[in-house]
Amino acid sequence: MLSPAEVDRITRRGVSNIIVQNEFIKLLQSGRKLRLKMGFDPSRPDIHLGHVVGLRKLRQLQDLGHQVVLIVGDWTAQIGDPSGQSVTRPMLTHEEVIANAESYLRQFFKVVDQERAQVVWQSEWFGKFSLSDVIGLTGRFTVAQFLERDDFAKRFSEHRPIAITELLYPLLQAYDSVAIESDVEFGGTDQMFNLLVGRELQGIMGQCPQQCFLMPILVGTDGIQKMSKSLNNYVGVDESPEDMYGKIMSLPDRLIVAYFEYLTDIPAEEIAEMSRDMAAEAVNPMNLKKRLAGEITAFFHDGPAAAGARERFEQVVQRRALPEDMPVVSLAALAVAGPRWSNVLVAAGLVSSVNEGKRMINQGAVELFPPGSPSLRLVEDAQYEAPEPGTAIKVGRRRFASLHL
RNA sequence: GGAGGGGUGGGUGAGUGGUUAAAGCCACCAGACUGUAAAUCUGGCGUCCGGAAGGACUUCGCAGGUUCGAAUCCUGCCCCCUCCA
Repeated sequence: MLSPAEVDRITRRGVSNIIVQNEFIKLLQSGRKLRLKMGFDPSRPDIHLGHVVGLRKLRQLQDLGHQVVLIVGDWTAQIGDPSGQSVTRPMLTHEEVIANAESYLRQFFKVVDQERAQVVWQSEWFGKFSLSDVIGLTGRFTVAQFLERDDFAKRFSEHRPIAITELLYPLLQAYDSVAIESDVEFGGTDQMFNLLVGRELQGIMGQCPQQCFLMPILVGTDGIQKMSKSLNNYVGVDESPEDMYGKIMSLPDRLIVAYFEYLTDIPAEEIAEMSRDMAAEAVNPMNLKKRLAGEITAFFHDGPAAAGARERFEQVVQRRALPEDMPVVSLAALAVAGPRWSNVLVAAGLVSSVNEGKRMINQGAVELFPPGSPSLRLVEDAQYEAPEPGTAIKVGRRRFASLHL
């Protein structure tokens, strides 16, 4: 039996909703080893902090002895999750799916315990599906039921397209629950409909309906939209310590508490205290954010890496100094790139086109650091003259190169 | 089967013969400020040549055509959406 405090930690922290809450608690207290379903779309192989919220929950339950079943959605990936007006995706080849799955799993197991996880592929059951199986599946539901779903309802009323395959998506995902006999399925709140169809289908097919664990949507680094790769407001679990730390530092202050809550193990009381301190302006939120960035970076890398990332952040970003490690570029290569500085910046990989180089120079974003002498700002796209070896170039805030022979 | 609408730069979306490398907004980049927070201000945002002024090239679904000149007109093709049945 878990203590009430433990149950609370499992069912409340970083959780948006559980359907059905008390059934789930009963299940949790039953002592049975639960099968925890998690699906993954192999057309999107990268994991970011938004996904981590749910993965952490899986991990907590694994630590209580439960079993994770990860489903590689090699069939549903072909349909595309009907969130928004996503155009039907091109079919992935088998090789692409395998490669994506490998990449995903490597990231997945940074949070989830591999020992208590099982990986299955949808094709294990859908590969054998016949048309009559599909018809049998569709026969269980009505259009009206599916139009209940927010996204469909909205698009329908706005006369925007809904592909028929999109209606199939929840069905296939639901059948996954039947195939693996899941006890609990995990997903974001935007997945509620899909998870509920699974629950319903299990009931129809004589299984015990799964519980649905809905995770809150994590707001991305822009502070406005849901974290997602396509919006480029994400922090990937595969990123370098420096990038991870830096991206977290760019979060708006108002997200600090939620990130602590969803993505760290810092005790709730302590988070509440931070929240109070910030409200009372008793702390500089930046310091809390540094702690947050440190915690998360250390989790995905390690303590020393996080400390290093912090040092680099303080040096490069806060003090505007040069980093220790800069890409090295050979002066010989630059000399032939000429004739002007803008050409050289392209050759050094600091800008993507001559025009961009000119813009940077015109805007005063290019600075030279000759060894032992004061830095100077390039204000005109003049004739390139090779600086002395050891000179560093900075373009904007965080693009650097060190020039050597 | 019938009727209608539409495909423009990363997104949205104006533009229906030259003043359009293509408004506005968003995103993004740089500068100032600063805590890579918030807020604000300024500039930039196709490529290449030129110190600059300026020039050249490529871009508005695809292929042709008309014209001194086309994102805009014509022809064919491809694709998408809605409504009625």
